[in-house]
Amino acid sequence: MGITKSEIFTREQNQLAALAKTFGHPARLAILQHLFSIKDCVCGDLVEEIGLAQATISQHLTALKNVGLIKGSVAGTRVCYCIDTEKWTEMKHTMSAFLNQDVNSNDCC
Amino acid sequence: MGITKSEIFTREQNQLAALAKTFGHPARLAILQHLFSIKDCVCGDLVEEIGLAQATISQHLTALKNVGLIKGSVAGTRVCYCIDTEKWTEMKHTMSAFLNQDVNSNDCC
DNA sequence: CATATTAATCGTAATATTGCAATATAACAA
DNA sequence: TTGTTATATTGCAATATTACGATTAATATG
Repeated sequence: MGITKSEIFTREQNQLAALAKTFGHPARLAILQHLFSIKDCVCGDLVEEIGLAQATISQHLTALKNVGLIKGSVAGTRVCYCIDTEKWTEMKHTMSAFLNQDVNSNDCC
Repeated sequence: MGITKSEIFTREQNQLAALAKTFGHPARLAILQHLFSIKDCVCGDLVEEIGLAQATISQHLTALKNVGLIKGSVAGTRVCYCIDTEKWTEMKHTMSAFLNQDVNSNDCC
């Protein structure tokens, strides 16, 4: 079907999955890494930097904006995008909590 | 297209994206959490626990196995699945490295 | 052996995602 | 105003994902 049965999972599970899904594309990782590496950033830079069409980059930026990881402010004809540090930190904690689940005494296989 | 242009990204970006993608579905998160919460585990338990069809759970288990996060061993007519602790730890470090990128002095928006 | 149990695989339908060309929109410049 | 630049949106084609019923394969059990 391609449709996820979200209703049978907890809100936490759905939220974490949505977040992870956003990281689940190399272009979006590349965008985030580029945003980390410089201070001032606009969409145009990313098109050159990454090598996908402008429309495609714009779509990925929208996806990142939808989960709140980046924010953009209009600056003339350009839009300045950058990491939303507050959201990033929050997300980092959520992810860490999941990743740091106790792993010991689980090796039954 | 639905096809990712993997060739324009680094191996690291593609690998991290593949890993994140695996976390990007609530059923797979639920499976992992269940595997953490108990010691002995078989596919059948998960079908009841999660509420998706057996074939669907089996598919998600395969996805998790493909990125190496879980391993399974045959035990009679059953298959015992559990977290691959070594891979989990390795993955945790990879993810952490990405999540802990320096975020300061980046608030231009 | 015959039958039951368990999980993997196959086939398929429905939906989602990726990517791009074309177009729209918005702000600036002359 | 007209043209230019930068980004967003639309529409579409190709591919991927999700989910499940049916089937298969493998092992147990009677």
